This record gives sequence, structure tokens and C-alpha cells, in this order.
Amino acid sequence: MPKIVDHESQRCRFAEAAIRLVAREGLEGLTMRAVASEAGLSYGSLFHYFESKDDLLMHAVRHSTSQQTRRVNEFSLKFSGLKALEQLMCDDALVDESSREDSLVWLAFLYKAALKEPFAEMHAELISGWLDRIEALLEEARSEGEINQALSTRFEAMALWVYSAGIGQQGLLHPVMFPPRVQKKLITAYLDKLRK
Amino acid sequence: MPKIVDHESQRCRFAEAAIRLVAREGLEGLTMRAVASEAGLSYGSLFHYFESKDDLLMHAVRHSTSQQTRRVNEFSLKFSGLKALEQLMCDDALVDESSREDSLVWLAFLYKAALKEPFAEMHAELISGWLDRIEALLEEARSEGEINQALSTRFEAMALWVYSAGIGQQGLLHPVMFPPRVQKKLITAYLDKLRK
Amino acid sequence: MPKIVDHESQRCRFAEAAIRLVAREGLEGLTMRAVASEAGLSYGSLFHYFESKDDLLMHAVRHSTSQQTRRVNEFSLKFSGLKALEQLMCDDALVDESSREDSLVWLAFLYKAALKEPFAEMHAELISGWLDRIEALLEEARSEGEINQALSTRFEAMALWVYSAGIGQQGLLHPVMFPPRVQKKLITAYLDKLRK
Amino acid sequence: MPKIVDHESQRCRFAEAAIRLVAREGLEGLTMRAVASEAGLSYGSLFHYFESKDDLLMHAVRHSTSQQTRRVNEFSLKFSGLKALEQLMCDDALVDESSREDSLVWLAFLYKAALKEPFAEMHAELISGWLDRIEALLEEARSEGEINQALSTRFEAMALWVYSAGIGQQGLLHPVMFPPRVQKKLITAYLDKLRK
DNA sequence: TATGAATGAGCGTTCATTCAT
DNA sequence: AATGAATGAACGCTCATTCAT
Repeated sequence: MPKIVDHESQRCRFAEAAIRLVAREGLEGLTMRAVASEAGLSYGSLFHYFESKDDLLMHAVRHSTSQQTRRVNEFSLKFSGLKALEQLMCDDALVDESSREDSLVWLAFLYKAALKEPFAEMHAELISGWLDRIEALLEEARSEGEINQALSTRFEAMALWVYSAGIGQQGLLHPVMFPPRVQKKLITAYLDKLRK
Repeated sequence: MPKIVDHESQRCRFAEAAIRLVAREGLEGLTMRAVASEAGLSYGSLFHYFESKDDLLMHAVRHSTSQQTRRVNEFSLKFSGLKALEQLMCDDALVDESSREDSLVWLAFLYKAALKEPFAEMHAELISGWLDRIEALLEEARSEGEINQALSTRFEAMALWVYSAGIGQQGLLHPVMFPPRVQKKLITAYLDKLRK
Repeated sequence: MPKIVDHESQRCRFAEAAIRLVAREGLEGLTMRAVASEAGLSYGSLFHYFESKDDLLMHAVRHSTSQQTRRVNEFSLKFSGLKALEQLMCDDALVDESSREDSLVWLAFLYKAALKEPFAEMHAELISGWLDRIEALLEEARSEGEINQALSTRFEAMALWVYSAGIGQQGLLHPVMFPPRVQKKLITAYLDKLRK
Repeated sequence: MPKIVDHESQRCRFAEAAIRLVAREGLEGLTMRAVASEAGLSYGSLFHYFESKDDLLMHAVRHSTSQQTRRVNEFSLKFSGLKALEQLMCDDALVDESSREDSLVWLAFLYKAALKEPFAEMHAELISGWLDRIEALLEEARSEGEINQALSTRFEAMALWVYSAGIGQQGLLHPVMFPPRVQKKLITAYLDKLRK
């Protein structure tokens, strides 16, 4: 079924164009015409692949987060316990030059999620998956005696998650005050507190 | 003699209308026409008080944050050390029904700050003021022996700040998973880790 | 395949509508909405064909002058020397009922050219072409012995040009004092002075 | 009656501000608010002195031309015949750095005169006065034997007038091609042709 | 399916004018 | 008379969406 493969790759092409645009100019820069032109495809065809602008944006966000999700899973396999968490957060939550684009898209998405139901749903779905992963790693750490047995892994996962969300936010907005080095130090300092 | 009106109070009236609108419908809903109508004043008059939409939005954000800043200062006077911090963060960073509006405006503002210079500047200015306050309270706490003498108060202030920013973000986006009660627990748990 | 329309002919349609509007109501009457409606097309489509109002106006002026330029060239072929000049100026510089529209557009254009760079450039380009033509005809006239050999053809071309510009201006503004008959007499009287 | 003097001087102040504005930015820059601010007077008061924007503009043009008219009259007294004409046109029609402002205002006025009745009337009135002056000087010249007795002074006055109008126009629009020196040469060359 | 022309509601902003003080 | 706040129609321009080809 070659047609279907083609169809999906066209969607990707548009999605990636959308991500580049949002990263460059924000949601204001995300016009259907700009997406088509950035993707090097025709304007009209965009509407064959996405039924609306929101549809396109959600697809784009899914595309952009799926890579991060993939990485989360990889780290869960390669490392374990706190080590995995540290690697994960330093690789993922950190905002540096190379991940700035994704962070901006993510912030735009959060903003959408605060107001529009479909985006909110998608956000809930995404973070509950990530929280599960974090919790699982904490459980590993607990069973390996890395952290205090008394801790609630769910609660600590939530704490870790909000911490990491805050680092991502400030890293994006204040690269001067929160450069990658500082972000990293914030992460390790927090994990050290857990390590006990 | 001109019609006697209080220039500043008219600006407030518009600013508050803008806040209500952003909270209700996001930046998309923040049209100059909607603001005028929400404020119960004429469209044209809006432009006597603000020279542009950005100007209005920045004023609105300042209006919305100035109350929080005022509270920060109050708590600094009434309490001291970790106690003040706890009161402050529980009162301020917490997103509940009553502060949801301001949090939404804040998120919209963060989004703007990521993309437009004047908003970024204003954001930098706001958070550096808050960071200073947090640091001062941590210094109090240290000198009173509440926390480890070896801690860097600047670094801990930054950690506390990103944590609180993350709580605010998730409290807004996931009131179900992060209700005020949970937000509070996250805060106290973190301060307990500091308290040592 | 896209809807088949001739891009250039649509531009003409808008340009002609613009000319009618300027002639009827001046630049004040030249609103994008009025142009669309005068052209019998939708408002939005105007912006597919012209990227701004200035762009439209410049195109309209080019459209309106291109016919005159064409005539200049024709006369240069059919006649020669002073005869050609006389035919040319009587046909071209003369403001009568039928050319009043173009003259009004031209005056509006001059006004724009005095203030906005792109219009000024276009004006310079147009008149330098016309000056060249006039000069060429004067050279013909000189080589045929119609005019004094000692005359500078460039200088006389400039004199002829400002004279003709003045006639056009007054013919437009004072049709009563400068009717076509008088305009014609002014032209022939001047050429007679040259003829010597 | 001191009040009346005051009244007239305020009108002048506004009129001069209007002229500066038109010269600087064209009719588009001529907003009532800008005029008030340029004049250093209050916005509301503008409407006590002029009943509309057109009223103000016409007053401003009258103000700007009255000085030229005064000069025309002076020259008529000081000189006579062609000498007076030459002095007059070199002083008046010439567009140089210092008269560029007035020329721009004049062009804006012509543009208005082509479309709006009151401006057209005023224009007719102004030029018929000037034509009379030119004719009178030509009559002097004729009676002094400076020019051919057979010439119609009315017709030659009209010719001279359109020539001078053309020089003024091109001098304004093409200071490079028609610098003051060239304008002057055009004038003297024309008068030489008359002189016979 | 692919294309890009067509549409018109909506945007931020400007502005002459009116009017209460 | 003097002031400047109030008003709302109109402007140029953008844009997601529809649709004819």
C-alpha cells in the first residue's frame, strides 16, 4: 500500500514545517500558507492532509514529543534507577541551543492546552505517560536502596516532574540565568536530596 | 477645563477587562474591541489610554502581578525565614479557583516573553525581583539555623523558584492531578528537604 | 489543476478599477474595498494580486501611462522631427474629456512621487524615457534643418517637457481657461518659436 | 479689539504648523492632532478656530501663498517689463532648498484643487490674479519695445504661466535633473525667445 | 488528488469630530 | 474660550477555509 506510506510522509513533512515555524515565530507565525511554503508543498494540498489548523498543530506536537518519548524509553532500558533518571532529565528536560525549538513548541502547546479541550486532553495523556515512567524509575531506585524506602514514588515522581517542568520553562525564558550548566546542577542537586 | 477623569483608573479598568478576557479565552480572545466592550467603554477611547495592544497587555500583566508582589512583601514583613517562604509559596504559587485567572494570564505572558523582546525584558525584571526576595528569606533561614549553613542561598533560591514555577504550571494545566492540596504538599515536602 | 485565470488580466481589471476610482474621487476614494467592489471582485482576492495598496497604485499608473508611451513610440515611427513632436504633444499632453481620467491619476501620482521613494523612482524612470524620446525627435528636426543648429537638444527637450507638464497641469485644473483648443495653440506657438 | 488680533494670530500659528506638517509628510501627515501638537496648542482649541480640516488647509494655503503674492507685487513696483518678469520668476517659480516646503504644499493643494470644489475655486482665484500680473508686465514690456508688438499679452502670459508651473513641478520632483541653476536657465532661455 | 484563486469576517490602528467640564 | 476624553466608522491587511478546475 504505497499510497498510505506516502500520505503519512506528507503529513510528517507538514508537521516538521509547522514545528520550525512555531519555533521561529510562535503561533502567530503558524499560518497555513506559511506551513505549505515552508514544507515546499502546495497550499491547497495542506487541507487534504489536515482538516484544520488545530489538527495540524496537534499532529506537529505529537511528532515533536514522540522523539522525546522514544528517548525516555531508551534510557529506561540502558540505565536504571536514579542513574537513568539523571541521564533522562539531563538529556531531555535541559534546554540548550539544540532543544530550544522543541521547548518553544512545547510552551506554545502548553498555552493552547490551558484553553482548548483537545490540546488539554493530549497534554494530560502525554504527561501521565511520562509520570508513569518517572515513577517506575523511582521504584527501581527504591528497590535498589538508592532512595529512602518510605518515600511515595508517585508523589516524588510528581515533584520531580514539576521541578523538571519549571527548569524547562526558565531555561527557555532565561538562558542567561539558567544556562544548561545551571539546569544540570539544579537537577543533580535535587536528585542528591532524594538520594539521602 | 477638560472632562475630569482619572487617567490611571481608566487604565486599570481596561487592564482588568483584558485580564478577564485572557483568562476566559486566551490571547486569541484578547481583541481590542472585546476589551473595550468588556470594560464597558468605547472602542476608540482604548487608544487614548494604550498606544498599542502590547502596551495594554503589558500593563495588564503588571496589574495582575503587582498584587502578588505586594503580598510577597507583606509576608516578608510578617514572617521570617522558612515560615515566610512557606506562607508565601502556599499563598502565591498555588493555583486554585481564585487565582486561576492570574495564572492563565501569566502563562499567556510567558508565551509572549519567549517570543517578543519587550515581554522578555519585563519577565526578566519581574523574576529577578522575586528571586531576590526568595534569596533574602533563605538567608534569614540560614542565619537562624533553619537550613544547612553550607547551602548557597542564590542557588537554592533558583531551585525553589523553578520548582514553584513548575507547580504553578501544572496546577493550572492539571487541576485534577495537582489540586491545591497536592500543590501545598509538594511545597512543604520540598521545604522539609531543605530544613534538614 | 488550479482554477484557470489569467493572472495578468486580473491585475489589469483591478488596475483599471483603481484608475476609475482615483479619477472619480482622488486618492481618498482609492480604498482597497472600493477597488474590489469597482472591479466586481471580492475584497480578499485583491491581495492575491497586489501585495499592498502602493503596489496596486503603481501598477495602475504604469497601466495608465503605458498607453501613452505606446503612442509616443508610434508617433516616432509615423512622423519625424517637429511634425512628430507636434502630433505627439497634441495627442498626448493635451487634457480633454477623454484623457481627463489619466491626467487626474497622473497628478495624484506626482503628489505621491513628491513624498514616497518608490513613486519617485518610478517617476524618474518614466520621465527620463520620455525626455529621451523628445530629444531624439529634436535631433531629427535639427539634422533636417527644421530648427537652429546651435540649439542644445537636451536642453530644449527639457524646456519642452516642463512646458508640456505645465500645460497638462493647467489643462486639468482649468479646463475653462485652458480648453484643448488653447492647449493646442500653446503647443504650436512654442514649436513655432523653436522652428525659427 | 485685542481679542480679534489674538484670534487671527492663533489661526496663523495653526496655519503655519499645518504648512510645516504638509511639507514634511504630505497630506497624510496633516492630522488635526498633529497640527495642534506642532503648533504647541491644545487639540480641542483647534476646532474653535477652524470648523473643519479643509477649512484649516485652505487657510494654510492662503497663508503660504500670500507671501508669494506679496513678492509678486513688490517686484512689479521695483522693476518693469521683462526685467521684472525675470526677477519674479527666478525668485518665485524657482524651487530650491528654501522654497521646497512651499512647493510641496502647493502640489498638495493642486491635488486637492483637482477634486474638491472649494479648493478649485481658490486655485482659480489665485492664478487669475497672477496671470493678470504677468500680463501687466508683458504689456509694459511691449510698450517699452522689449517684445514683439504683435504678440497677444494674454496668450503669452498664459504660456509663461504654464511654463513656470511646469518648471516648479519638475524642480520639486527632480531636483537632480532640474536644480535651481537649470530652472533659471530655462526661464531666461524662454524670455530670450520672447525678447526676439 | 492537486492546485491556488476566491471569499469575507476579523484584526489593530487612525482619525475627524463632538461634547462635558 | 479652552481642554482633552469619548466616539465609531473606516482604513489596510491577514487568514482559515472553500471550491472550481
